[in-house]
Amino acid sequence: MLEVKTTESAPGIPAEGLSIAEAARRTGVSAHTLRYYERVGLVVTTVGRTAGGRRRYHRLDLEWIKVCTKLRATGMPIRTIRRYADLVSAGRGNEQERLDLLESHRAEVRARLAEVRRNLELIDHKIDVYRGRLAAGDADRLWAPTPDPGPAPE
Amino acid sequence: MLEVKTTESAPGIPAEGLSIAEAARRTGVSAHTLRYYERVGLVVTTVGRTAGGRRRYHRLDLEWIKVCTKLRATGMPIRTIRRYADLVSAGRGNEQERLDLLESHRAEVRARLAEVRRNLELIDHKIDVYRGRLAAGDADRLWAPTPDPGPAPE
DNA sequence: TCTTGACTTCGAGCATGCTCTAAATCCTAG
DNA sequence: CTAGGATTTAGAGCATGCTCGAAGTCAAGA
Repeated sequence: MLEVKTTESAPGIPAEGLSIAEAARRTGVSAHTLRYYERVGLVVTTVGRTAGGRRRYHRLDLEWIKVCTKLRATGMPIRTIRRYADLVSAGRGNEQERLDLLESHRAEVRARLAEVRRNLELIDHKIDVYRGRLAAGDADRLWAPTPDPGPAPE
Repeated sequence: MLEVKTTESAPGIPAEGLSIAEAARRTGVSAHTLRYYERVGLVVTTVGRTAGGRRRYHRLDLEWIKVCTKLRATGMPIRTIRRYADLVSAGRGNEQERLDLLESHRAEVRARLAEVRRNLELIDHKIDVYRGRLAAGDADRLWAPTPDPGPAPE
């Protein structure tokens, strides 16, 4: 007991690394997309290769890819992630730029969130109206063009 | 005073309707996109035409287009808006379907919002870390691959 | 009337982000 | 050793949502 598995470097990652299929499973992106991310310069780590040329993913590779997917999930375009990746691989000296990039993205995301929330209110309102009118049984009048300057129908 | 402008039907909409350029300005979508929306079946109202074939937008047209832009702004795909538009133009009898569509979309939007918020936390964290390290002057160690099972670098 | 400039339709083109195919190679179980 | 599945590359293809171009029509002022 209390034995240290020397063949593993992390939660189940063997020392020789993971196949692309395993990496895909663990990161939640397809193998196709993993290769694509690498091709377009998103991957800042140097993914290892077997003698035969197959990719071998290690902990840092997976970590970085997860960062990418989170950035993507907040809507950061590939091109911007690449810029960030370029800054990161350029190494020390551009930390302010990285920070600027992240802060500017955060501002955009927050703005988008706010906008979506605002527009969601319309949907909430329409749902309320439909529910109310369905319950009241007079759903017929919904969006049947009304005379003129009157209030818009729902 | 207190004169009623009989040539206008709403906040500045003349009785003969607005040109596509004006409609574009007021709805915030380009004239190209207005035509596109019409082409793909998003527009439930029948936009009027002049004798010469030019579109004339009236209040309800603009209202509906604004509804479309709000649905788009929450990420509803064109195809779904079209389905909604079809339900609306089909008239009475499908209110439950419209409600279902809206509720299902709302659920998706809420889920997306939650996910974005979650992923935004990573960005917040990275920003904090960069700020802290920049302030501390040891920014050099950011994302320089660390030995091994240790904590991921930022 | 003539000249602009706005508008029309139809269809092509474009940006984004994957997603898939083909043909070759690798690797592992039997 | 061999069969068969996984992986490789380069490049094509696809879905979405616009966006633009061409060629022709319309309309309003000089």
